Amino acid sequence: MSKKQDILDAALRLFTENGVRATPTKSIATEAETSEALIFKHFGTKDQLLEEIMKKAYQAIVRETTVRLAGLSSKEYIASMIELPIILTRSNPDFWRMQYKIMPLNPISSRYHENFMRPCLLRLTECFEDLNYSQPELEAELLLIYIDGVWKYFAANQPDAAKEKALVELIKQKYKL
Amino acid sequence: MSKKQDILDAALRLFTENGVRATPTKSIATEAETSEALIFKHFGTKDQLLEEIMKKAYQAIVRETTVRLAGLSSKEYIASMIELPIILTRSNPDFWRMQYKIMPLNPISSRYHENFMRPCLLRLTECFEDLNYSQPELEAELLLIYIDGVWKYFAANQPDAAKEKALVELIKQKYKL
DNA sequence: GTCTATAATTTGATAGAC
DNA sequence: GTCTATCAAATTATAGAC
Repeated sequence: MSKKQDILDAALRLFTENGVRATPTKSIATEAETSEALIFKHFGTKDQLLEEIMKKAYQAIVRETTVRLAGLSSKEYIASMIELPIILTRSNPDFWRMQYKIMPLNPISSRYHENFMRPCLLRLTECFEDLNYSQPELEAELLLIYIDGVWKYFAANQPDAAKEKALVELIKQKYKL
Repeated sequence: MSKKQDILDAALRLFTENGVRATPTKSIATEAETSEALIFKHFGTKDQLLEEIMKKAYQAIVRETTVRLAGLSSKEYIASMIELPIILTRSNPDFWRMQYKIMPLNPISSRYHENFMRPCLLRLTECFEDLNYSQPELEAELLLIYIDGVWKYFAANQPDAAKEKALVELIKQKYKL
C-alpha cells in the first residue's frame, strides 16, 4: 500500500505546483519513485487519481465538520462558519493549497467543493432570517463569498496563527459576534 | 490587423473555457478561422499571446481606474474600491471571467493582477489609519480579500445589475459608508 | 504489486511558398 | 500577412514479464 500512497502524495505536491493538466504522469512517477505504469494500474486515469485525492480529503472534511456544526444556535453557526477556513486549512494545509489553485478550472475539484458548500448557504440564510437581518438570502451569499475569499487567502499565503486569528476576529466583529 | 484580433478573441474564449495549458494552439487557429502558423508569426509563443491579452486589458483597466480613484477622501476611496469589481467586470466581463479562472495557476496572469493591486493595499491602509480604525493594516488586507472574493463572484457568475448593486451596498453598509 | 518497453496521439513550433 | 506541410518532443496509456 506504500507505493499507492506515495503516488497520491506526489500527485498532490505536483498538482499544487503546476495544476493537473500541466503535470505529466511521468513526473508523478519520478516524484513518487515508482514507474508510470503503476499509476494507471492503481488509478486507471490521471483524472481518477485526482478523484481519489478529492474523495479521501472531503471524507475527512465532512467527518470534522458535521460534529463541529451540529446543534448550534444561529449566532454560533455563523461564528463557526467564519472559523471554518482556519480549522480546515490548519488540519490539511497541503490539500487546500492545491484545491484553491485548481478549483476554478477543474470540474472534479469544483464539483466536490460545491457539493460540500451547498447546504451551508441554506443554513446560513435561515440563521440570518432568525436574527432578523433585512436581506437574509443576500447576507448568506455575501458571507459565503467572504468565507471563500479568506479560505483562499489562508490556503495560498499560510499566514501564522496569530494573523489568522486576528483576521477571523475582525470578520466576527463586523457581524457583532 | 483583423486576423491578429481574431486570434486574440479566440484565445480569450478558449482560455476561459479550458485554461491556457489545456488549450492547443490548433484549437485557437480553428476558432479564429486561420492557420496555426499565423499565431506563432504574430505572437511568437502561446505564452506571449497571453501576455499580449493581459497587456492590452490592464492598460485599459489602468486608464479607467486612475481617473476614478484620483483625489478622493479616505471614505470615498474605500467606497470606490468596493465598487471596483462592479465597474471593471461590467466594462470587460469576458476578460475577467478568464482572468479569475486562470489566475491561481498562471504566473503571467497573477503577475499582472498583483502589480495592479499592490498600490491599493498601501492606500487603503492609509485610509483606515485616517479613519482611526484600531488595526488599519489588517483592515486593509481584509477588505482586499473581500473585494477579491466579490470580484471573482461577479466574474464567474455574472449576476444581474440589481443583485450586483445590492451586494455592493451591503458591503458598504458594513463599513458605514 | 511492480517494472521495462513501447504504441498511439497530441502538441508547440518551424520551413518555405505565395 | 497568410497558408500548407511537416518535424521533434512530450504525453497518456497499454502489453507483457517478473
